[in-house]
Amino acid sequence: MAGKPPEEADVRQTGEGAGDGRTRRRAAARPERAPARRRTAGGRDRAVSLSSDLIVDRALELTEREGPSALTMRRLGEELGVDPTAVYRHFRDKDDLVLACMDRIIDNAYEALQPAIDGLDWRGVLRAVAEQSWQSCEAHPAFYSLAFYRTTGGPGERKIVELLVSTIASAGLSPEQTALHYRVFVDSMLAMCGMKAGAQSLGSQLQEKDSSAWTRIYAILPQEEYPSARAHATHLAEVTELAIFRSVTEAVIALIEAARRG
Amino acid sequence: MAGKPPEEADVRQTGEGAGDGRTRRRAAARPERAPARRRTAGGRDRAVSLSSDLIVDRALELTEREGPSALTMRRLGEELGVDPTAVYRHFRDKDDLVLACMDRIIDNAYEALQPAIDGLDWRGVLRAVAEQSWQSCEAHPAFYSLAFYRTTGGPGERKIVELLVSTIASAGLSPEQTALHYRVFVDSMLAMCGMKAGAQSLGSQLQEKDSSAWTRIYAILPQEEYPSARAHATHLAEVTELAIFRSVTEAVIALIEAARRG
DNA sequence: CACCCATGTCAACGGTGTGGACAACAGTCC
DNA sequence: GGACTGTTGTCCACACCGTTGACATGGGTG
Repeated sequence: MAGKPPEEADVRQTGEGAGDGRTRRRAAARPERAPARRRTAGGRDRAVSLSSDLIVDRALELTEREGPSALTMRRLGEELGVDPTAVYRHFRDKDDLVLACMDRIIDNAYEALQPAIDGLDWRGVLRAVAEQSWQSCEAHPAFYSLAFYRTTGGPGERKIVELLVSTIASAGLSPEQTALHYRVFVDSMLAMCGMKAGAQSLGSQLQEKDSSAWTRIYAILPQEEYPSARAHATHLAEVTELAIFRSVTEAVIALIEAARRG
Repeated sequence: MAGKPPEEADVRQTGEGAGDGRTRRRAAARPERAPARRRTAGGRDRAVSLSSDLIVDRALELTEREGPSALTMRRLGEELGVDPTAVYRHFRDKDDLVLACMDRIIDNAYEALQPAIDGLDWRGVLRAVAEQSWQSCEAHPAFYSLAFYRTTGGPGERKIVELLVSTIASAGLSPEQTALHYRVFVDSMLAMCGMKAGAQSLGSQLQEKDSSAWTRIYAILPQEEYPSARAHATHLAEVTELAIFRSVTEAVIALIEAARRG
Protein backbone atom coordinates (compact mmCIF):
# COMPACT_ATOMS: atom_id res chain seq x y z
CA MET A 1 0.00 0.00 0.00
CA ALA A 2 2.14 2.87 1.24
CA GLY A 3 -0.12 5.31 -0.53
CA LYS A 4 0.09 9.06 -0.41
CA PRO A 5 0.35 10.22 3.18
CA PRO A 6 -3.16 11.24 4.11
CA GLU A 7 -2.65 14.41 6.02
CA GLU A 8 0.44 14.26 8.15
CA ALA A 9 3.69 16.13 7.64
CA ASP A 10 3.07 19.61 6.27
CA VAL A 11 3.75 20.72 9.81
CA ARG A 12 7.09 19.76 11.23
CA GLN A 13 6.86 17.80 14.32
CA THR A 14 8.47 19.27 17.38
CA GLY A 15 11.92 17.76 17.96
CA GLU A 16 13.41 16.07 14.95
CA GLY A 17 16.64 18.03 14.65
CA ALA A 18 17.46 20.69 12.11
CA GLY A 19 16.34 19.05 8.87
CA ASP A 20 13.23 20.77 7.69
CA GLY A 21 12.14 18.23 5.13
CA ARG A 22 8.72 19.12 3.79
CA THR A 23 5.99 16.92 2.51
CA ARG A 24 6.97 14.73 -0.36
CA ARG A 25 4.63 13.36 -2.95
CA ARG A 26 4.67 9.72 -2.05
CA ALA A 27 7.38 9.72 0.53
CA ALA A 28 6.49 9.76 4.17
CA ALA A 29 8.04 12.41 6.36
CA ARG A 30 11.50 10.95 6.49
CA PRO A 31 14.16 12.96 8.33
CA GLU A 32 15.61 14.20 5.01
CA ARG A 33 17.86 11.29 4.39
CA ALA A 34 21.12 12.91 3.45
CA PRO A 35 21.34 16.54 2.46
CA ALA A 36 24.67 15.70 0.82
CA ARG A 37 25.51 17.57 -2.34
CA ARG A 38 25.77 15.92 -5.72
CA ARG A 39 23.10 13.42 -5.07
CA THR A 40 22.09 13.15 -8.66
CA ALA A 41 19.14 10.97 -9.30
CA GLY A 42 17.09 10.93 -12.43
CA GLY A 43 18.57 14.07 -13.85
CA ARG A 44 21.80 15.19 -15.35
CA ASP A 45 24.64 15.98 -13.06
CA ARG A 46 24.13 19.24 -11.24
CA ALA A 47 26.10 21.05 -8.58
CA VAL A 48 23.58 20.35 -5.85
CA SER A 49 20.33 18.53 -6.06
CA LEU A 50 17.13 20.18 -5.11
CA SER A 51 16.04 20.59 -1.57
CA SER A 52 13.07 22.28 0.01
CA ASP A 53 15.28 25.01 1.37
CA LEU A 54 16.91 25.66 -1.96
CA ILE A 55 13.56 25.91 -3.68
CA VAL A 56 12.32 28.39 -1.10
CA ASP A 57 15.50 30.40 -1.51
CA ARG A 58 15.12 30.65 -5.24
CA ALA A 59 11.42 31.41 -5.01
CA LEU A 60 12.10 34.33 -2.70
CA GLU A 61 14.89 35.63 -4.91
CA LEU A 62 12.77 35.25 -7.99
CA THR A 63 9.80 37.26 -6.78
CA GLU A 64 12.05 39.82 -5.18
CA ARG A 65 13.77 40.34 -8.48
CA GLU A 66 10.88 40.04 -10.94
CA GLY A 67 7.75 40.69 -8.99
CA PRO A 68 4.80 38.61 -7.89
CA SER A 69 3.70 37.59 -11.37
CA ALA A 70 6.93 35.64 -11.82
CA LEU A 71 5.84 33.16 -9.19
CA THR A 72 4.77 30.32 -11.45
CA MET A 73 5.91 26.76 -11.28
CA ARG A 74 7.34 26.90 -14.78
CA ARG A 75 9.26 30.06 -14.10
CA LEU A 76 10.51 28.64 -10.83
CA GLY A 77 11.65 25.47 -12.54
CA GLU A 78 13.52 27.54 -15.06
CA GLU A 79 15.14 29.45 -12.22
CA LEU A 80 16.24 26.21 -10.63
CA GLY A 81 17.40 24.76 -13.92
CA VAL A 82 15.02 21.92 -13.45
CA ASP A 83 11.77 20.63 -14.82
CA PRO A 84 8.88 22.56 -13.30
CA THR A 85 7.24 19.45 -11.98
CA ALA A 86 10.32 18.50 -10.01
CA VAL A 87 9.19 20.92 -7.33
CA TYR A 88 6.25 18.64 -6.68
CA ARG A 89 8.68 16.12 -5.22
CA HIS A 90 9.24 18.54 -2.36
CA PHE A 91 5.94 20.33 -1.98
CA ARG A 92 2.50 18.89 -2.29
CA ASP A 93 1.27 21.81 -4.37
CA LYS A 94 1.84 25.48 -4.91
CA ASP A 95 -0.04 26.40 -1.79
CA ASP A 96 2.32 24.25 0.23
CA LEU A 97 5.27 26.02 -1.34
CA VAL A 98 3.84 29.45 -0.70
CA LEU A 99 3.25 28.62 2.93
CA ALA A 100 6.81 27.37 3.28
CA CYS A 101 8.09 30.60 1.76
CA MET A 102 5.91 32.62 4.07
CA ASP A 103 7.21 30.79 7.08
CA ARG A 104 10.74 31.41 5.95
CA ILE A 105 9.98 35.11 5.63
CA ILE A 106 8.55 35.12 9.13
CA ASP A 107 11.57 33.28 10.41
CA ASN A 108 13.95 35.75 8.82
CA ALA A 109 11.98 38.60 10.34
CA TYR A 110 12.19 36.93 13.71
CA GLU A 111 15.93 36.54 13.48
CA ALA A 112 16.37 40.15 12.44
CA LEU A 113 14.20 41.13 15.36
CA GLN A 114 15.95 39.24 18.11
CA PRO A 115 18.84 41.61 18.84
CA ALA A 116 16.65 44.69 18.55
CA ILE A 117 14.08 43.85 21.19
CA ASP A 118 16.42 43.17 24.02
CA GLY A 119 15.43 45.18 27.07
CA LEU A 120 12.34 46.72 25.50
CA ASP A 121 9.08 46.78 27.40
CA TRP A 122 6.00 45.16 25.91
CA ARG A 123 5.08 48.30 23.98
CA GLY A 124 8.52 48.46 22.45
CA VAL A 125 8.42 44.84 21.43
CA LEU A 126 5.05 45.20 19.76
CA ARG A 127 6.21 48.29 17.88
CA ALA A 128 9.38 46.52 16.77
CA VAL A 129 7.45 43.49 15.56
CA ALA A 130 5.05 45.69 13.65
CA GLU A 131 7.83 47.68 12.07
CA GLN A 132 9.70 44.55 11.09
CA SER A 133 6.59 43.03 9.57
CA TRP A 134 6.00 46.10 7.49
CA GLN A 135 9.52 45.91 6.18
CA SER A 136 9.37 42.27 5.21
CA CYS A 137 5.99 42.92 3.66
CA GLU A 138 7.54 45.55 1.45
CA ALA A 139 10.29 43.13 0.51
CA HIS A 140 7.97 40.19 -0.24
CA PRO A 141 4.54 41.51 -1.20
CA ALA A 142 3.80 38.50 -3.37
CA PHE A 143 3.81 36.10 -0.46
CA TYR A 144 2.14 38.43 1.97
CA SER A 145 -0.72 38.99 -0.43
CA LEU A 146 -1.11 35.26 -0.94
CA ALA A 147 -0.69 34.13 2.63
CA PHE A 148 -1.33 36.93 5.07
CA TYR A 149 -4.59 35.30 6.15
CA ARG A 150 -3.10 31.83 6.40
CA THR A 151 -1.50 29.74 9.08
CA THR A 152 1.86 28.27 8.17
CA GLY A 153 2.22 26.21 11.32
CA GLY A 154 5.96 26.26 10.68
CA PRO A 155 8.86 27.06 12.97
CA GLY A 156 8.94 30.76 12.11
CA GLU A 157 5.33 31.23 12.99
CA ARG A 158 5.75 29.35 16.24
CA LYS A 159 8.60 31.49 17.42
CA ILE A 160 6.71 34.70 16.73
CA VAL A 161 3.62 33.37 18.43
CA GLU A 162 5.61 32.49 21.51
CA LEU A 163 7.28 35.87 21.52
CA LEU A 164 4.08 37.81 21.14
CA VAL A 165 1.93 35.82 23.51
CA SER A 166 4.54 35.98 26.23
CA THR A 167 5.04 39.68 25.60
CA ILE A 168 1.37 40.51 25.89
CA ALA A 169 0.94 38.26 28.91
CA SER A 170 3.84 40.10 30.53
CA ALA A 171 1.87 43.31 30.29
CA GLY A 172 -0.34 41.87 32.98
CA LEU A 173 -3.41 40.62 31.15
CA SER A 174 -5.47 37.60 32.08
CA PRO A 175 -5.12 34.54 29.87
CA GLU A 176 -8.41 35.30 28.13
CA GLN A 177 -7.45 38.91 27.57
CA THR A 178 -4.00 37.89 26.44
CA ALA A 179 -5.44 35.53 23.86
CA LEU A 180 -7.88 38.12 22.53
CA HIS A 181 -5.35 40.89 22.32
CA TYR A 182 -2.72 38.71 20.78
CA ARG A 183 -5.12 37.97 17.97
CA VAL A 184 -6.15 41.59 17.69
CA PHE A 185 -2.55 42.67 17.39
CA VAL A 186 -1.47 40.01 14.94
CA ASP A 187 -4.55 40.05 12.79
CA SER A 188 -4.71 43.81 12.44
CA MET A 189 -1.02 43.98 11.69
CA LEU A 190 -1.10 41.20 9.15
CA ALA A 191 -4.29 42.52 7.61
CA MET A 192 -2.74 45.92 7.07
CA CYS A 193 0.34 44.29 5.60
CA GLY A 194 -1.78 42.12 3.36
CA MET A 195 -3.61 45.15 2.14
CA LYS A 196 -0.42 46.94 1.25
CA ALA A 197 0.99 43.79 -0.29
CA GLY A 198 -2.08 43.35 -2.46
CA ALA A 199 -1.82 46.87 -3.74
CA GLN A 200 1.88 46.45 -4.29
CA SER A 201 1.37 43.23 -6.20
CA LEU A 202 -0.86 44.93 -8.72
CA GLY A 203 0.44 45.72 -12.15
CA SER A 204 2.09 49.11 -12.09
CA GLN A 205 -0.61 50.65 -14.23
CA LEU A 206 -3.44 49.49 -11.99
CA GLN A 207 -1.38 50.48 -8.99
CA GLU A 208 -1.00 53.97 -10.36
CA LYS A 209 -4.67 54.17 -11.22
CA ASP A 210 -5.79 53.13 -7.78
CA SER A 211 -3.41 55.35 -5.89
CA SER A 212 -4.26 58.38 -7.96
CA ALA A 213 -7.95 58.02 -7.18
CA TRP A 214 -8.00 60.83 -4.67
CA THR A 215 -6.73 63.40 -7.11
CA ARG A 216 -8.27 61.81 -10.18
CA ILE A 217 -11.76 61.35 -8.85
CA TYR A 218 -12.43 62.86 -5.49
CA ALA A 219 -10.77 66.18 -6.21
CA ILE A 220 -13.23 66.87 -8.98
CA LEU A 221 -16.48 65.69 -7.48
CA PRO A 222 -19.35 68.20 -7.50
CA GLN A 223 -19.22 70.22 -4.33
CA GLU A 224 -22.96 70.20 -3.73
CA GLU A 225 -23.18 66.44 -3.64
CA TYR A 226 -19.90 65.52 -1.99
CA PRO A 227 -18.79 68.53 0.01
CA SER A 228 -16.68 66.75 2.61
CA ALA A 229 -14.97 64.33 0.27
CA ARG A 230 -14.15 67.15 -2.10
CA ALA A 231 -12.91 69.42 0.66
CA HIS A 232 -10.58 66.78 2.06
CA ALA A 233 -9.36 65.33 -1.21
CA THR A 234 -5.98 67.02 -1.04
CA HIS A 235 -5.30 65.94 2.50
CA LEU A 236 -6.54 62.45 1.78
CA ALA A 237 -4.08 62.11 -1.07
CA GLU A 238 -1.23 63.02 1.24
CA VAL A 239 -1.80 60.35 3.86
CA THR A 240 0.85 57.65 3.56
CA GLU A 241 0.28 53.97 4.08
CA LEU A 242 3.01 53.83 6.65
CA ALA A 243 1.34 56.55 8.71
CA ILE A 244 -1.89 54.58 8.60
CA PHE A 245 -0.13 51.40 9.62
CA ARG A 246 1.57 53.08 12.54
CA SER A 247 -1.67 54.65 13.67
CA VAL A 248 -3.36 51.29 13.74
CA THR A 249 -0.44 49.83 15.67
CA GLU A 250 -0.66 52.60 18.24
CA ALA A 251 -4.42 52.19 18.47
CA VAL A 252 -4.01 48.53 19.29
CA ILE A 253 -1.28 49.22 21.83
CA ALA A 254 -3.55 51.75 23.47
CA LEU A 255 -6.30 49.16 23.50
CA ILE A 256 -4.06 46.72 25.30
CA GLU A 257 -3.03 49.45 27.68
CA ALA A 258 -6.67 50.09 28.48
CA ALA A 259 -7.34 46.38 29.02
CA ARG A 260 -4.31 46.23 31.28
CA ARG A 261 -5.62 48.92 33.59
CA GLY A 262 -8.84 47.11 34.22
CA MET B 1 -10.96 56.08 -36.03
CA ALA B 2 -13.08 55.77 -32.94
CA GLY B 3 -10.57 53.37 -31.48
CA LYS B 4 -10.67 51.83 -28.06
CA PRO B 5 -11.28 54.49 -25.43
CA PRO B 6 -7.88 55.10 -23.92
CA GLU B 7 -8.63 55.48 -20.28
CA GLU B 8 -11.92 57.30 -19.77
CA ALA B 9 -15.18 55.82 -18.60
CA ASP B 10 -14.58 53.15 -15.96
CA VAL B 11 -15.55 55.88 -13.58
CA ARG B 12 -18.97 57.30 -14.12
CA GLN B 13 -18.98 60.97 -14.59
CA THR B 14 -21.02 62.99 -12.16
CA GLY B 15 -24.41 63.83 -13.65
CA GLU B 16 -25.50 61.68 -16.56
CA GLY B 17 -28.76 60.29 -15.20
CA ALA B 18 -29.37 56.83 -13.89
CA GLY B 19 -27.85 54.68 -16.63
CA ASP B 20 -24.70 53.17 -15.29
CA GLY B 21 -23.20 52.00 -18.57
CA ARG B 22 -19.71 50.68 -18.04
CA THR B 23 -16.78 50.70 -20.33
CA ARG B 24 -17.34 49.04 -23.66
CA ARG B 25 -14.67 47.42 -25.73
CA ARG B 26 -14.65 49.72 -28.69
CA ALA B 27 -17.63 51.85 -27.88
CA ALA B 28 -17.18 55.26 -26.36
CA ALA B 29 -19.12 56.02 -23.19
CA ARG B 30 -22.48 56.55 -24.78
CA PRO B 31 -25.46 57.17 -22.45
CA GLU B 32 -26.54 53.52 -22.80
CA ARG B 33 -28.60 54.03 -25.88
CA ALA B 34 -31.84 52.21 -25.15
CA PRO B 35 -32.08 49.71 -22.30
CA ALA B 36 -35.19 48.34 -24.03
CA ARG B 37 -35.71 44.63 -23.83
CA ARG B 38 -35.50 42.28 -26.77
CA ARG B 39 -32.83 44.21 -28.56
CA THR B 40 -31.33 41.19 -30.15
CA ALA B 41 -28.13 41.77 -31.98
CA GLY B 42 -25.81 39.09 -33.11
CA GLY B 43 -27.37 36.42 -31.01
CA ARG B 44 -30.57 34.45 -30.89
CA ASP B 45 -33.65 36.04 -29.48
CA ARG B 46 -33.52 36.37 -25.75
CA ALA B 47 -35.76 37.90 -23.14
CA VAL B 48 -33.49 40.81 -22.39
CA SER B 49 -30.14 41.64 -23.82
CA LEU B 50 -27.14 41.95 -21.61
CA SER B 51 -26.41 45.04 -19.65
CA SER B 52 -23.71 45.86 -17.18
CA ASP B 53 -26.18 45.82 -14.34
CA LEU B 54 -27.55 42.44 -15.31
CA ILE B 55 -24.08 40.97 -15.51
CA VAL B 56 -23.21 42.29 -12.07
CA ASP B 57 -26.47 40.90 -10.70
CA ARG B 58 -25.78 37.45 -12.01
CA ALA B 59 -22.16 37.52 -10.92
CA LEU B 60 -23.22 38.32 -7.36
CA GLU B 61 -25.89 35.64 -7.39
CA LEU B 62 -23.49 33.12 -8.83
CA THR B 63 -20.77 33.52 -6.23
CA GLU B 64 -23.27 33.76 -3.43
CA ARG B 65 -24.75 30.46 -4.54
CA GLU B 66 -21.67 28.52 -5.57
CA GLY B 67 -18.75 30.16 -3.88
CA PRO B 68 -15.77 32.17 -5.03
CA SER B 69 -14.36 29.51 -7.33
CA ALA B 70 -17.41 29.81 -9.57
CA LEU B 71 -16.39 33.28 -10.62
CA THR B 72 -14.97 32.48 -14.01
CA MET B 73 -15.88 34.11 -17.28
CA ARG B 74 -17.05 30.82 -18.76
CA ARG B 75 -19.20 29.98 -15.78
CA LEU B 76 -20.62 33.49 -15.78
CA GLY B 77 -21.42 33.27 -19.47
CA GLU B 78 -23.21 30.01 -18.85
CA GLU B 79 -25.15 31.67 -16.07
CA LEU B 80 -26.20 34.45 -18.43
CA GLY B 81 -26.97 32.01 -21.23
CA VAL B 82 -24.44 33.77 -23.37
CA ASP B 83 -21.03 33.29 -24.82
CA PRO B 84 -18.38 33.97 -22.18
CA THR B 85 -16.68 36.59 -24.27
CA ALA B 86 -19.88 38.60 -24.58
CA VAL B 87 -19.15 40.03 -21.16
CA TYR B 88 -16.13 41.75 -22.66
CA ARG B 89 -18.49 44.03 -24.55
CA HIS B 90 -19.47 45.54 -21.23
CA PHE B 91 -16.31 45.27 -19.14
CA ARG B 92 -12.78 45.80 -20.28
CA ASP B 93 -11.57 42.74 -18.40
CA LYS B 94 -12.30 40.64 -15.38
CA ASP B 95 -10.75 43.16 -13.06
CA ASP B 96 -13.14 45.78 -14.36
CA LEU B 97 -16.04 43.45 -13.67
CA VAL B 98 -14.87 42.63 -10.18
CA LEU B 99 -14.55 46.30 -9.36
CA ALA B 100 -18.06 46.96 -10.63
CA CYS B 101 -19.38 44.15 -8.47
CA MET B 102 -17.52 45.48 -5.48
CA ASP B 103 -18.98 48.91 -5.98
CA ARG B 104 -22.42 47.43 -6.19
CA ILE B 105 -21.85 45.60 -2.93
CA ILE B 106 -20.72 48.83 -1.31
CA ASP B 107 -23.73 50.63 -2.69
CA ASN B 108 -26.08 48.01 -1.32
CA ALA B 109 -24.41 48.26 2.05
CA TYR B 110 -24.80 52.01 1.96
CA GLU B 111 -28.50 51.79 1.20
CA ALA B 112 -29.03 49.27 3.99
CA LEU B 113 -27.18 51.61 6.28
CA GLN B 114 -29.04 54.81 5.60
CA PRO B 115 -32.11 54.31 7.81
CA ALA B 116 -30.08 52.86 10.65
CA ILE B 117 -27.68 55.74 11.22
CA ASP B 118 -30.23 58.49 11.60
CA GLY B 119 -29.57 60.41 14.78
CA LEU B 120 -26.45 58.50 15.76
CA ASP B 121 -23.35 60.38 16.87
CA TRP B 122 -20.08 59.86 15.05
CA ARG B 123 -19.17 56.84 17.13
CA GLY B 124 -22.48 55.21 16.37
CA VAL B 125 -22.11 55.84 12.66
CA LEU B 126 -18.65 54.34 12.56
CA ARG B 127 -19.81 51.29 14.48
CA ALA B 128 -22.77 50.87 12.15
CA VAL B 129 -20.61 51.15 9.07
CA ALA B 130 -18.16 48.61 10.45
CA GLU B 131 -20.91 46.20 11.35
CA GLN B 132 -22.52 46.53 7.95
CA SER B 133 -19.22 45.98 6.18
CA TRP B 134 -18.63 42.83 8.15
CA GLN B 135 -22.01 41.54 7.12
CA SER B 136 -21.60 42.21 3.44
CA CYS B 137 -18.13 40.72 3.65
CA GLU B 138 -19.63 37.53 4.98
CA ALA B 139 -22.16 37.56 2.14
CA HIS B 140 -19.64 38.25 -0.62
CA PRO B 141 -16.22 37.01 0.45
CA ALA B 142 -15.14 36.37 -3.11
CA PHE B 143 -15.26 40.02 -4.06
CA TYR B 144 -13.91 41.29 -0.79
CA SER B 145 -10.90 39.05 -1.05
CA LEU B 146 -10.26 40.19 -4.60
CA ALA B 147 -10.91 43.88 -4.17
CA PHE B 148 -10.63 44.92 -0.55
CA TYR B 149 -7.41 46.77 -1.29
CA ARG B 150 -8.72 48.39 -4.46
CA THR B 151 -10.43 51.62 -5.34
CA THR B 152 -13.61 51.25 -7.33
CA GLY B 153 -14.12 54.95 -7.91
CA GLY B 154 -17.78 54.15 -8.44
CA PRO B 155 -20.92 55.73 -7.00
CA GLY B 156 -21.13 53.38 -4.02
CA GLU B 157 -17.64 54.17 -2.91
CA ARG B 158 -18.20 57.88 -3.29
CA LYS B 159 -21.25 57.88 -1.10
CA ILE B 160 -19.49 55.99 1.67
CA VAL B 161 -16.48 58.24 1.45
CA GLU B 162 -18.67 61.30 1.79
CA LEU B 163 -20.53 59.80 4.71
CA LEU B 164 -17.39 58.78 6.57
CA VAL B 165 -15.34 61.88 5.95
CA SER B 166 -18.18 64.14 7.02
CA THR B 167 -18.82 61.97 10.05
CA ILE B 168 -15.24 62.06 11.21
CA ALA B 169 -14.94 65.77 10.49
CA SER B 170 -18.06 66.32 12.59
CA ALA B 171 -16.23 64.85 15.56
CA GLY B 172 -14.18 67.99 15.56
CA LEU B 173 -10.91 67.01 13.91
CA SER B 174 -8.79 69.26 11.75
CA PRO B 175 -8.78 68.53 8.02
CA GLU B 176 -5.41 66.81 8.24
CA GLN B 177 -6.50 64.73 11.20
CA THR B 178 -9.79 63.96 9.53
CA ALA B 179 -8.02 62.70 6.44
CA LEU B 180 -5.62 60.53 8.40
CA HIS B 181 -8.26 59.03 10.63
CA TYR B 182 -10.65 58.43 7.78
CA ARG B 183 -7.98 56.33 6.13
CA VAL B 184 -7.13 54.61 9.38
CA PHE B 185 -10.73 53.66 9.92
CA VAL B 186 -11.48 52.55 6.39
CA ASP B 187 -8.23 50.73 5.78
CA SER B 188 -8.25 48.84 9.05
CA MET B 189 -11.88 47.90 8.58
CA LEU B 190 -11.43 46.77 5.00
CA ALA B 191 -8.20 45.00 5.80
CA MET B 192 -9.89 42.99 8.52
CA CYS B 193 -12.75 42.18 6.18
CA GLY B 194 -10.33 41.21 3.44
CA MET B 195 -8.57 38.90 5.82
CA LYS B 196 -11.76 37.17 6.80
CA ALA B 197 -12.87 37.04 3.18
CA GLY B 198 -9.61 35.46 2.13
CA ALA B 199 -9.96 32.78 4.74
CA GLN B 200 -13.58 32.26 3.82
CA SER B 201 -12.72 31.94 0.14
CA LEU B 202 -10.39 29.05 0.81
CA GLY B 203 -11.44 25.55 -0.03
CA SER B 204 -13.28 24.10 2.92
CA GLN B 205 -10.50 21.65 3.66
CA LEU B 206 -7.80 24.29 3.78
CA GLN B 207 -10.15 26.47 5.75
CA GLU B 208 -10.60 23.74 8.30
CA LYS B 209 -6.90 23.05 8.43
CA ASP B 210 -6.00 26.67 9.05
CA SER B 211 -8.63 27.29 11.65
CA SER B 212 -7.80 24.18 13.59
CA ALA B 213 -4.16 25.22 13.87
CA TRP B 214 -4.47 26.31 17.50
CA THR B 215 -5.68 22.96 18.67
CA ARG B 216 -3.82 20.92 16.08
CA ILE B 217 -0.41 22.52 16.51
CA TYR B 218 -0.10 24.92 19.37
CA ALA B 219 -1.88 22.79 21.90
CA ILE B 220 0.76 20.09 21.58
CA LEU B 221 3.96 22.13 21.43
CA PRO B 222 6.66 21.20 23.92
CA GLN B 223 6.18 23.19 27.05
CA GLU B 224 9.86 23.93 27.59
CA GLU B 225 10.27 25.63 24.26
CA TYR B 226 6.93 27.35 23.83
CA PRO B 227 5.49 27.83 27.32
CA SER B 228 3.28 30.81 26.62
CA ALA B 229 1.89 29.64 23.31
CA ARG B 230 1.14 26.26 24.80
CA ALA B 231 -0.44 27.71 27.91
CA HIS B 232 -2.75 29.98 25.93
CA ALA B 233 -3.63 27.57 23.13
CA THR B 234 -7.09 26.84 24.45
CA HIS B 235 -8.00 30.46 24.92
CA LEU B 236 -6.52 31.35 21.55
CA ALA B 237 -8.73 28.81 19.84
CA GLU B 238 -11.79 30.35 21.41
CA VAL B 239 -11.31 33.88 20.15
CA THR B 240 -13.78 34.63 17.36
CA GLU B 241 -13.06 36.69 14.29
CA LEU B 242 -15.99 38.92 15.03
CA ALA B 243 -14.63 39.72 18.48
CA ILE B 244 -11.31 40.64 16.93
CA PHE B 245 -12.97 42.81 14.34
CA ARG B 246 -15.00 44.64 16.95
CA SER B 247 -11.95 45.17 19.10
CA VAL B 248 -10.09 46.76 16.23
CA THR B 249 -13.08 48.95 15.51
CA GLU B 250 -13.21 50.11 19.10
CA ALA B 251 -9.48 50.69 19.14
CA VAL B 252 -9.76 52.97 16.13
CA ILE B 253 -12.72 54.82 17.60
CA ALA B 254 -10.73 55.36 20.76
CA LEU B 255 -7.85 56.62 18.65
CA ILE B 256 -10.11 59.17 17.02
CA GLU B 257 -11.46 60.09 20.41
CA ALA B 258 -7.94 60.75 21.61
CA ALA B 259 -7.12 62.84 18.55
CA ARG B 260 -10.32 64.79 19.10
CA ARG B 261 -9.32 65.82 22.57
CA GLY B 262 -6.12 67.27 21.25
C1' DC C 1 25.42 -8.05 -7.08
C1' DA C 2 20.42 -7.05 -6.95
C1' DC C 3 16.95 -4.48 -5.28
C1' DC C 4 14.29 -0.39 -4.03
C1' DC C 5 13.02 4.04 -3.82
C1' DA C 6 13.94 9.00 -4.10
C1' DT C 7 14.15 12.13 -7.49
C1' DG C 8 14.09 14.44 -12.02
C1' DT C 9 11.97 14.27 -16.95
C1' DC C 10 8.45 14.25 -20.32
C1' DA C 11 3.97 14.57 -22.38
C1' DA C 12 -0.45 15.74 -21.63
C1' DC C 13 -4.96 17.29 -19.50
C1' DG C 14 -8.29 20.50 -18.18
C1' DG C 15 -8.74 24.95 -16.76
C1' DT C 16 -8.03 30.10 -17.07
C1' DG C 17 -8.40 35.01 -19.18
C1' DT C 18 -8.60 37.15 -23.43
C1' DG C 19 -7.99 38.84 -28.54
C1' DG C 20 -9.53 38.96 -33.48
C1' DA C 21 -12.52 37.95 -37.20
C1' DC C 22 -17.19 37.32 -38.29
C1' DA C 23 -22.27 37.91 -38.30
C1' DA C 24 -26.77 39.60 -37.17
C1' DC C 25 -29.75 43.03 -35.88
C1' DA C 26 -31.27 48.24 -34.63
C1' DG C 27 -31.36 52.67 -35.72
C1' DT C 28 -30.38 56.47 -39.02
C1' DC C 29 -30.21 59.00 -43.15
C1' DC C 30 -31.18 59.53 -48.00
C1' DG D 1 -37.53 51.44 -48.89
C1' DG D 2 -32.76 50.65 -49.14
C1' DA D 3 -27.98 51.31 -47.95
C1' DC D 4 -25.02 52.27 -44.28
C1' DT D 5 -23.05 52.20 -39.58
C1' DG D 6 -22.17 50.81 -35.25
C1' DT D 7 -23.43 47.73 -31.31
C1' DT D 8 -23.21 43.34 -29.52
C1' DG D 9 -23.13 38.32 -29.37
C1' DT D 10 -20.58 34.11 -31.43
C1' DC D 11 -16.76 31.32 -32.64
C1' DC D 12 -12.06 29.98 -32.89
C1' DA D 13 -7.74 30.15 -31.04
C1' DC D 14 -3.81 31.50 -28.22
C1' DA D 15 -0.82 31.53 -24.31
C1' DC D 16 -0.43 30.38 -19.88
C1' DC D 17 -1.52 28.16 -15.62
C1' DG D 18 -1.29 24.16 -11.92
C1' DT D 19 -1.10 19.46 -11.80
C1' DT D 20 -0.85 14.26 -12.83
C1' DG D 21 0.86 9.75 -14.36
C1' DA D 22 4.17 7.02 -16.59
C1' DC D 23 8.93 6.65 -17.25
C1' DA D 24 14.06 6.73 -16.48
C1' DT D 25 17.99 6.97 -13.76
C1' DG D 26 21.10 6.37 -10.39
C1' DG D 27 22.55 6.16 -5.27
C1' DG D 28 22.13 3.58 -1.02
C1' DT D 29 21.28 -0.61 1.22
C1' DG D 30 20.57 -5.45 1.52
